Amino acid sequence: MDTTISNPTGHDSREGLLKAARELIVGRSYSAVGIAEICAHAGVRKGSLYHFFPGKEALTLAMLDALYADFEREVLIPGLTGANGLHARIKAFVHAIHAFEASIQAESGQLPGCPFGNLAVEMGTHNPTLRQAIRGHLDAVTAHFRSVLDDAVQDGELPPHTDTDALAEQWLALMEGILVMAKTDQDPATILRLGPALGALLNPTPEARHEP
Amino acid sequence: MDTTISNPTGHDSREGLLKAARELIVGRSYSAVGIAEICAHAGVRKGSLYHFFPGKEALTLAMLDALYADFEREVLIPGLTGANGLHARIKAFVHAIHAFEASIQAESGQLPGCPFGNLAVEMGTHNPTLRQAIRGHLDAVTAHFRSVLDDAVQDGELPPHTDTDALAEQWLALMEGILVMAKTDQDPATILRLGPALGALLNPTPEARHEP
DNA sequence: CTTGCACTTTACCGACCGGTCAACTAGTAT
DNA sequence: ATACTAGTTGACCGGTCGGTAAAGTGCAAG
Repeated sequence: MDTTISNPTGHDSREGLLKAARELIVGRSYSAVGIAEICAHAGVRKGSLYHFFPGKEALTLAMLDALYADFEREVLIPGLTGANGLHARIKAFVHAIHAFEASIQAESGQLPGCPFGNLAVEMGTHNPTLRQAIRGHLDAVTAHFRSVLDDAVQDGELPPHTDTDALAEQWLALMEGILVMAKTDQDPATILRLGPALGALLNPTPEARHEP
Repeated sequence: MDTTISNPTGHDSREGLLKAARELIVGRSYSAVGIAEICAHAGVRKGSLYHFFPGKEALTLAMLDALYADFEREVLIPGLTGANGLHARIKAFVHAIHAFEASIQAESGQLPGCPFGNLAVEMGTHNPTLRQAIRGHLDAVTAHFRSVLDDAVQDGELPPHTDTDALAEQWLALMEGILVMAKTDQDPATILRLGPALGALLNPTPEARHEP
């Protein structure tokens, strides 16, 4: 009857593999983590992995889907919609990202940066499948950003002619860059120090008097 | 007598290895390129590599030093000091980066993003030596940014109380993020589209009236 | 001519990579 | 009881990884 709970012998292995892949790949990188290590960490033999997934790439793809879903539910939505007012939301979001990174660092010893950006950088030039999947997740993040910006336009916090599409894309780029720097420093404080720059991107350009 | 030209049988191999390592690692990634491939591309046998370098990591370190020197001379300095006026310099710099990335894409088929940021992301969590070397190069870039911003303060283009240290760091983060996005898109146009955000970071904050 | 040295060459190492396979186990339905 | 099947297991594959070692090459100084 119930479809989600019954695991006679069941899909424990599948979920364990996804969890292990997430912890290991997010904590290090795609190519630094092998199939054998993922299986060992999940307490599963290698053959079982290939029963549930065609291979390492497919496992990673599924892991990224689940990771994005969790990230959206636990960080993106609470961080971006919990507070009232644009600047309060920015502040809350930055702190949510900071907490996310710091917690992973606390339990794995490594500050990972953005898992999606990391994979995009690592595999972007030689694995189109992975690259495009990640591009999709990043687009979803951008959509959340734009939604927050559109709300702010609606509430009069931003001028009505604001190009929220462009601003959301700039936010994503800056956020990715902040996480690259935080990872390079291995220091979550970098996120708090650079986070306010998200707000600075919203400031109006005083004039545009250089060459026409 | 002359120390730089004479290569009886000489250091051709060493320079060839550095060049091959640069082209291959920048075009793909550290772990995606093997010693064997670097040697083959340089037309050198594997043993010779280990005569000049203790190993892959040391070769990569030396390659990054040379790469940064070239980048500073060919992109950073001309891009940041060629024009007059802050906004013209930003524009010139963005175009210089765009040209740099587009040219690599033209000859290797791949838009690489920032070679330093890429390595920092790939190795940041499990190779402290590489990570700190890269951190040094990125600091050098930040110093160039701050110099440009200090010039602008001197010329009255920015308010005298401007925190050029913080702004330079934000510029670097945004630039890294822009290059992550460009790499994810594999499209140099992303650089031109997002580049103007560097200028937006300079705009004055109208007021600061949220919670004290 | 001989020695020494910088450099090259080749063969080789153990470890690990992602992936395959056939045999096996256990729960389910008939 | 039997047959089916989802899931598991462990042995195994060829290939590649970074790195090593020893022999060989050619040049230059003594």
